[in-house]
Amino acid sequence: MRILLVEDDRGLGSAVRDQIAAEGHTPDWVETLADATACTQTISYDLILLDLMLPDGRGLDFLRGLRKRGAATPVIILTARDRITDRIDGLNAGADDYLVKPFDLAELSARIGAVARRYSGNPNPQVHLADLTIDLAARSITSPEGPIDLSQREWIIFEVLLQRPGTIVPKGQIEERLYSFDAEVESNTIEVYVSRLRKKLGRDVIETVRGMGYRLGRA
Amino acid sequence: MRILLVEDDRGLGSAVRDQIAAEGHTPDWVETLADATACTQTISYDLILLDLMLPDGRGLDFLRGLRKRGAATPVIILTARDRITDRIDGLNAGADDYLVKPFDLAELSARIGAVARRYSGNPNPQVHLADLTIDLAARSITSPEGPIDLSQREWIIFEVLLQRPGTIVPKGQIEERLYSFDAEVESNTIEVYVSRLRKKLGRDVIETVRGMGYRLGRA
DNA sequence: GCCGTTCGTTCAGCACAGTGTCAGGAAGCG
DNA sequence: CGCTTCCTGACACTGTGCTGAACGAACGGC
Repeated sequence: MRILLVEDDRGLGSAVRDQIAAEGHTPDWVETLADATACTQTISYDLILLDLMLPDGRGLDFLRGLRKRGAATPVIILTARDRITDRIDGLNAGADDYLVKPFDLAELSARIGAVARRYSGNPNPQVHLADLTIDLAARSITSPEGPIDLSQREWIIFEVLLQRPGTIVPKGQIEERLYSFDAEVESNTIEVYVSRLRKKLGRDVIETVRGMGYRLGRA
Repeated sequence: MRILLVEDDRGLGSAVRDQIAAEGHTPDWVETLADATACTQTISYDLILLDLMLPDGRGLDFLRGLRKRGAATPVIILTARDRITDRIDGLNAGADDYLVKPFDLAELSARIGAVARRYSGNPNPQVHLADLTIDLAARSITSPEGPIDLSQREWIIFEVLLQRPGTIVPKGQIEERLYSFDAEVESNTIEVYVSRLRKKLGRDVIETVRGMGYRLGRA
């Protein structure tokens, strides 16, 4: 996989780059948003690792620009522990995942592996579920009645479930993905989203397992 | 994942246990090294969270014993901020990681998630029992007639029995697991659940051993 | 700038599966 | 046969989850 690493800390940058290379992927390491923009305009990446604190601008703007131009490249955000709002904003801006600095290199490998698995091989991996056709990379879903649009959060939830179809996914794990690890107040946000997802995707695509979580189309 | 929590502080213990459960894992919480030893001898855990200051001995000795017996179970040490040497000794004794008390539950989730991800590559282990196929991770049971759904409590009881198939499990142990210690109301709840389980799983999957407890399908 | 739209979130009321209790009956054991 | 232990159907209660509505914030078009 071709991976773009945007990170201005020399020590961390080189460590991550080496790790990526050791995993058999191809890293491009840049230290500024300007360089990152240049790279993304000429090369198509399979994954972008994006630090949010950079010398020449806010990483979030870069991410938004990327998404606005229609790029579906998976983006993993690298962020400091105390910048919680950044993380949430990141997810809103279209990030796929995040890593809290300082992170374990093993952790990084795991996330990269997850992305690799998700988009493995073919350029347009398609998944079929019930009567839906899902294109992970393009984030598009097609039903017999036509295409279905999901909002940012809706997609995240759907994707979490999609990673382990047939398995019960506890609410806690979904929250974790939506809001990072920080303690959450009692809220039924997830239920609301599931409700909306069901309305869009079909009543029986997502199954409730009372007291445990949700499950996607039983294998 | 099955996780053993060794912690004698009631407040912290219950908080951690609840957090683990919310993540969809299965916690066993004990307060002494004696209990911990007993647990590890009968059950195979995916992760152990170990407090080092315990009433009946040093946690480090427990850890060393574990490693000496060849157990490769990942161990995360819980330690107070000022006991730095403990941490170092812990890592030397074979711990995989440590958490400094007081720690954030979010932090804990992250570490557990890291371990979980390490295990998640391989397909879910499946257990066969009579004509049932059980997927622990997915919490799903399949019979020749189709999938079987269990409620929260039903699953807990089934899981307890499943830990030691062929062995007699006393009612007390099941109660303990259902109601975390504070149990002991004269009630036939467990009998009711066993009855329900039998109705769902098949009449002769769970065997009654009069006066002692229950036993799962003798092999 | 202003307005319409979309999205995320909270709230409140409703529905119902899950839980526990009980009582009458069955089954094991001396 | 009598006593204990266990089974199981019925029932009431409760908490969990569902969903329509409403509101603020962010965004985009004009």
